[in-house]
Amino acid sequence: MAKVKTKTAYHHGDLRQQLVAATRALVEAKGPDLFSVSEACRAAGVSTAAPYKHFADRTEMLVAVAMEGFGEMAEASVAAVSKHPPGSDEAISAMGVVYVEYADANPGVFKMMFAGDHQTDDLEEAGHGCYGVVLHQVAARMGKIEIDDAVMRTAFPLWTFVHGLAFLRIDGKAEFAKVDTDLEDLVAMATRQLLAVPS
Amino acid sequence: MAKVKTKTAYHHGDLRQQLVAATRALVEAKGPDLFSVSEACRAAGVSTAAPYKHFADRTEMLVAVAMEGFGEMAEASVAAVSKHPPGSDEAISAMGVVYVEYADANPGVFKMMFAGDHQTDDLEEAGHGCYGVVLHQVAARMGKIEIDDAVMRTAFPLWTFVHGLAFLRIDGKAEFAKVDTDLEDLVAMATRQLLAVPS
DNA sequence: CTAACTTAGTTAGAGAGACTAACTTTCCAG
DNA sequence: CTGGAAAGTTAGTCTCTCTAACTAAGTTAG
Repeated sequence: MAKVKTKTAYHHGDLRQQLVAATRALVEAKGPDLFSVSEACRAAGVSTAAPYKHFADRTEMLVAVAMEGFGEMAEASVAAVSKHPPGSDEAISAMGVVYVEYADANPGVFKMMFAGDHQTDDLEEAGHGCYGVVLHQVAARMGKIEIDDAVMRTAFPLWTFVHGLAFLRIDGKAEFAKVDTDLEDLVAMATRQLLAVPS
Repeated sequence: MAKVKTKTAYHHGDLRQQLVAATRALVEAKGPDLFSVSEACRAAGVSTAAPYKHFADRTEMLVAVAMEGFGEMAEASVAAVSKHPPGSDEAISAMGVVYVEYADANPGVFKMMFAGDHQTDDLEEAGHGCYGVVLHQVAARMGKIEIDDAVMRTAFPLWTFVHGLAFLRIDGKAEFAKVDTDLEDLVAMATRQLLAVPS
């Protein structure tokens, strides 16, 4: 019988996935830089050399977590968009809210996703996929099928805004700025303003 | 003679400052997480135990660099503002440009400044000082002296925007989004839109 | 069913880094 | 000139990443 290609459990369980889960838990618990391979091994109950049968190095473990993150965020974005008319302000706002809420709920993973260090082609592609959802909605709003330069120029400030908001909140700067505005209101307002045609 | 409290050079030169400089250079060269105390020591030509006479630990060395950063950014902001009428769109935009340009020129330091890990009271205060310049300008624009809630609510989206822009550029996501708009134009546009009174 | 191969784990250890303890040198005050 | 504090040093501990060499378990061919 041909191997099912996905997760075949050889000796123990699916160690790779267990390690990714342990890594993720640690990254959330203590931040990406304080994560250690050794500790993930202890959590998974294997020797410290075991991960190297599944990952080239420490970085690759973190990348695996970031990949998971992009998958989840893309999924959540699609779900959020589907509740509103394509290309509507509501659809676009909803994606922004998802973005920030994802960061709030998974600060460690979110930071990894955009860390800039350890960039992989896979990671870049996953990011591309995620941003694609946004570009698609903005194009729809502009009555276009193709994603051209105008779409890019319109979408980018939106991304910029929610990205900044996500980071400021993660790093505790939002409270510091004493802004208690409701997240949805804030994003909706910024979306409307940034999408406004310059007068 | 009473000690001058600032930098008295005992044995060798002012090792503390030399270490901060070495740390900064390394942080810029290889990123904050890959920075090592040992390497800073080699750069400064001292033993690996020497830093611990000046800093409690590795983190404190990084914090010192971040403090420098806040000082420089505050200074640059003030300089930029002074070229325009107080509270004008130009003054506010100019600060945004300074923010992003500082991040471009000092990505490692910038990341440290907002890392969220190793937060100190000193660091928070320095950040406060920096943001104060912005709040002051926004208050002026709104014809106010006091920095009240309305000022905060107006200023925060601006910060959010430039913060996001800074991070996206640092992490190479701006090119990825294929946006080649001139930085000043982009910031000026966003400033105008985000300052617009919601209709 | 078993021999040969592959996969996934093990232990042991090298090399680097953070930090500590105990010692030494230098500077300064009285 | 002498005692004490400041600022270095060496040596050593502990932890971490990653490698090498070995072993056990599962897979496949004959």
